[in-house]
Amino acid sequence: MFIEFQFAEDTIVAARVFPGMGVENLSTKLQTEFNQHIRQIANNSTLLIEGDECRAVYFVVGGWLSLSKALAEGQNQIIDFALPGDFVDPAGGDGMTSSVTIDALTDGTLAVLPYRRWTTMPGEWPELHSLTHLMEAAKNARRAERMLRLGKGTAEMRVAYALVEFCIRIASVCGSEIAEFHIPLTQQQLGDFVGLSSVHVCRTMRRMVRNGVIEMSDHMDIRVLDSRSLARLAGVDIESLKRGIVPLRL
Amino acid sequence: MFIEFQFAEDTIVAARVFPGMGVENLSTKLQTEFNQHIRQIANNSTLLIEGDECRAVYFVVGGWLSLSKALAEGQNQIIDFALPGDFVDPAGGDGMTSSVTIDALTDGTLAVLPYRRWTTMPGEWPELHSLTHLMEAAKNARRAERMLRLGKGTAEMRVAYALVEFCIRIASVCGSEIAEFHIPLTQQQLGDFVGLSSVHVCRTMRRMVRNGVIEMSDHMDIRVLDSRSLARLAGVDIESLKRGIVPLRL
DNA sequence: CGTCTCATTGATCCGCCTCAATAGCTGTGG
DNA sequence: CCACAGCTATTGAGGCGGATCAATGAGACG
Repeated sequence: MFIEFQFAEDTIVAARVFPGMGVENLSTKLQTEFNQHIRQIANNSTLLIEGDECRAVYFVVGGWLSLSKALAEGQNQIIDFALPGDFVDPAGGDGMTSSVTIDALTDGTLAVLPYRRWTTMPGEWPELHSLTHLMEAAKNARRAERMLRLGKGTAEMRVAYALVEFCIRIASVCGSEIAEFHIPLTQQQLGDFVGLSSVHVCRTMRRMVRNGVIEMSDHMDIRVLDSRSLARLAGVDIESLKRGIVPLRL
Repeated sequence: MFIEFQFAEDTIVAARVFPGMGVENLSTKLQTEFNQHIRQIANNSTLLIEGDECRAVYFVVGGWLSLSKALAEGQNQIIDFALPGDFVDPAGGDGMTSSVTIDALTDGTLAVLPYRRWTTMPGEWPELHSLTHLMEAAKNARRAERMLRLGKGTAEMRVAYALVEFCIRIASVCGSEIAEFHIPLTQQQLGDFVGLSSVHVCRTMRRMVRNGVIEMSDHMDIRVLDSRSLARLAGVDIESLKRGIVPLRL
């Protein structure tokens, strides 16, 4: 199931952190620092496998990552997605072993910040304190929201919530409201995210299309036709959810 | 469903942080600081409700807290438990609105650290940096482990995993291996934790008792008879799980 | 001794999974 | 240009795990 690690040296090119790629919250000097550690990654490559030793925090400049875990029988659960502007610290409680598998869902650009460097950075750039604190808080809120639905929600609620979350997070990255967006996922992956089989994801989304809540084209191009209904299905109030699951702009 | 807020002034007494209550990782000076903010809490009281404004981080000195969320229809999901030694920062991405409801599952003792104070503390006590970083990492690993099972695990796996997690975390608090422990939960609450109905929690645990995996007495006094089997049911390797879900002792 | 809460067990139902077949799309090679 | 393979989406049929409803038991407490 795992795709071969493709983090070849020759993929390291001169991409650079710049505004509009989820780094609006970073000062120019901090961006300069991040630029020292830029790496390009290829769609479908695996950056890190659960249980591996990890020695760096990833900052996503562009592209989507998935953080997932698998059972012995091969069943996969996507724990979270990392979008541009997100930090990913894969370590578990021992500070050195990854608790998740990290895959690239698209081509992308990362700043790979070694722990040794990462731990000294907040001293030099105090802004990192409040930034990472808010990002952590948003991440926790997001995952809690999803755990609630994994444990207690119906298929419809889980899928609707996932769509609302994508909508809000993507809007947060691009800085404006959206009703139309693409998610770089197969229905299988979406199912791994919301705890459903791909078949049931399909049925559920078809029903939403039939009911005029959303429209789908191509490969997971979503257009929200009736955001009121979608929010109701998801069991959320959009405005308060926004405050919870994306970090406040400083 | 929510229990009345009982955080009365007269419950604030002179309990103090001391070793053996999950604070082994704190220096004496830091404990002195925490002592300025001690609060006693009563079993079954609600400290904070989802959506409320929150202005403090809780450090658990003694007792258990639950962090939960509820759907509009009243269904409850327990996101995590906080045990002695844990920090709880309830804020979401806006840094001020709680993303969870916090309840006391036992009588307990907290250090309530106002954000204003909390944000300045790592400057004074650098040890807090690495401590909270490891606690965060362990918390993330724990929740990821649980999300995996909420999404993909059977009832048996979920319950078995929960027991293993309790076993490890309680052992971490009391500093030694255990095979026998008490969890201050009803089967309803355990169900809210693992995403099952209380009825099915009962059936599942009964089956484990019949199979000689565990023994139960009184009200949730658990004795693990066959930890090998329990780990197999939970789908974990105990040793690597320990490294992941509890913070490394510094 | 009645009440309240929680655990236990049985019976029934339904939401989602699994299996299976088909269709659409993309890329590849003849 | 077509043939074919590989992958994803779609739809149907059937089965099962866990929810729900309901009744009983078992302590704890006033």
